[in-house]
Amino acid sequence: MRDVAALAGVSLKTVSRVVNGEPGVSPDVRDRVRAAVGRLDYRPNLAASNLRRTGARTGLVGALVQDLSNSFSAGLLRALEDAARRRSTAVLAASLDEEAEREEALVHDLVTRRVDGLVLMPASERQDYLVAELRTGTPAVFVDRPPRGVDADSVRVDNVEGSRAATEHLLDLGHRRVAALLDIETIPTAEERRAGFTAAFTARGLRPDPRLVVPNLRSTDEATEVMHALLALDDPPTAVFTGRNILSAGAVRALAERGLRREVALVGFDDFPLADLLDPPLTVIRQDVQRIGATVADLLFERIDGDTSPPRHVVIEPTLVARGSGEIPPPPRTR
Amino acid sequence: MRDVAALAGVSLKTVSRVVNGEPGVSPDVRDRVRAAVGRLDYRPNLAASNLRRTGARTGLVGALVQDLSNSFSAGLLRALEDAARRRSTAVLAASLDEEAEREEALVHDLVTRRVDGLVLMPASERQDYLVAELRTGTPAVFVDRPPRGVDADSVRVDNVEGSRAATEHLLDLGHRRVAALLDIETIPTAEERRAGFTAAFTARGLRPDPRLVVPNLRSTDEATEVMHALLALDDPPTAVFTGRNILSAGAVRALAERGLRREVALVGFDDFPLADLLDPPLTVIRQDVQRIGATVADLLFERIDGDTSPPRHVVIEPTLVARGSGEIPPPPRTR
DNA sequence: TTGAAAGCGATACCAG
DNA sequence: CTGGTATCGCTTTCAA
Repeated sequence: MRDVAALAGVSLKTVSRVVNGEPGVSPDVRDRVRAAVGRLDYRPNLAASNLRRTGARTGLVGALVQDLSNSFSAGLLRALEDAARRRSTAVLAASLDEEAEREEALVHDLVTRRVDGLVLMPASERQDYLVAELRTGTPAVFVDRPPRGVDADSVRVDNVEGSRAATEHLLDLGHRRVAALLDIETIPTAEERRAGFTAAFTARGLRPDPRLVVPNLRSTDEATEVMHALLALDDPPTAVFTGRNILSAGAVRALAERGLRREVALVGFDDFPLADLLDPPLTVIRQDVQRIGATVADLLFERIDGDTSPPRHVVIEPTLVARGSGEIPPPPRTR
Repeated sequence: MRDVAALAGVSLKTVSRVVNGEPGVSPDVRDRVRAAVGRLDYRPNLAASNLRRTGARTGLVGALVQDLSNSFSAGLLRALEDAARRRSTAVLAASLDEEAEREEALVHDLVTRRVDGLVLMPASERQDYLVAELRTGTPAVFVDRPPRGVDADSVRVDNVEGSRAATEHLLDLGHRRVAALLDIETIPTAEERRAGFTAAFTARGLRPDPRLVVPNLRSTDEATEVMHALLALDDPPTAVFTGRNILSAGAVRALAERGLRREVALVGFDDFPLADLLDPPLTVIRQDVQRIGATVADLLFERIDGDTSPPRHVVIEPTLVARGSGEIPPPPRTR
């Protein structure tokens, strides 16, 4: 900047004015400065300018999600990005892979970078450490999972209702031997989905077979394996509820490998691309990622703009999308 | 930081030493400083520290991709992120949606933010504007598409070979009426894929029916619509080559809606999740996203570390993954 | 309309 | 082992 000022024959302050489009600079001088900027490839240093600027913002928000390559995380990020762009804000994104230590380290890093706000799909069970971080004034919005040990805004779907609806859908068709493939138990979302599954049975005075309820599945491959084992039972399930998109894929694969896709009913939590092109098309509980992301962004930017009202917890209702796989009736001879 | 120094009864420089883990501080003093940091919720300002630090890096790289929510872009980003994490570097990600102006604005913004490096899946046809930006010293690596008007590293797959292989695969089965659904013509990748398609015909002394070659498709829905139109012809295609994952989805949908999934052969460029679970499973030309992303990261970080050798252009060979949809033979009566 | 000087939060360099 | 002082690149404040 000093070089630019020298080349244009003006003071630093004048260059600053031109660069920031401030008024009070004669056209003549402005053009000289612009020319110098071009000649020297000068780029203002945003960090340095923010240093002195009062009430400065970095125009940066951090988003810590489960896995950037998963369609749910990716869709969320995309919705956040769209909202951020309207505010000339950039998004720093990272995957946590359900590792709590990584979460804590990344949050600390982002706060140190002075991001204007934080979107968090937490991997940790509790976020007490966040209290100190947020005291620095960085607002945070939780998504998909509720905050624990810290008070902050959150946006998520009603997992209990969603999985209850999925399960009732299967029970209504007459299924009784319904399996459930679920995510890691420490994730609140997984627990809620399990609760909804059980609640559907209870409401009818029934009880799920505990052997058919398998939690702690971390990958598509694990789900495939478990599904195979369940189907090999003497008294195999006639229907399955899968608690997450990657687990649905695993279940479909096992069914396909056994030629049972049209025999065993399947309802999955969370929609994903092409689910409607499977054969039979997959019946799912859909979370409106677009809407969730937009709501997260709304909350976050309101906080960034200074809103200090008590934390809000938005719950979005998921919807059952019946496409075929969930409408397969139980075989006649089964009870 | 001043407050911390005061509370701990030491100088600024000592606080700096403790915060940065520099040697030469007595344990006693260090503990006092740490305590003060905790009491005051002090967080060092990374921007400010980088300002003075010599050869400072922001520990930030920018990634401008086509669409964060598309599996190819998302997978690429994930691979980049993994490499970046090993270098304690964060990733600023944004979608370009094939808008050249957005690309230029974002690049400028990222340079102003002093990112250490740039990954670019360009939306623009030429990137002459980059010459000035890169003169500031920020290295850039192109991915999926080659640089034009600027000299920079690039990583991409051999699109001509990939689509030639896909097309030959279909011709070998005896198909002659092969349709091609392609992306926007201004994208080099799309042009190369079209060239490969044509080359496969030419190599056999054949010529594709121009009416069956449809470029400039922007979405899954457009692909579905076009596919329907092609299938409604008097002399419909017996096989289809789709030039991009979202177009494959559109073609599959149209075939499904007409009950022709097992009648018309389909090979798609670019694999995607669950392609193997479709019925029939989708035959694709797979680009190894993981490897592409890792290669991009390697090149970028070498540049960041000061490598000034001439730009390198890495071409990765895609592979044909035969799963079923591409192995459907033409109907007997067809020629 | 323009500029000089002070200061943002931190590190570099050199003394003590 | 510890501290003072200049300085990073830019904005703010105030004066000309």
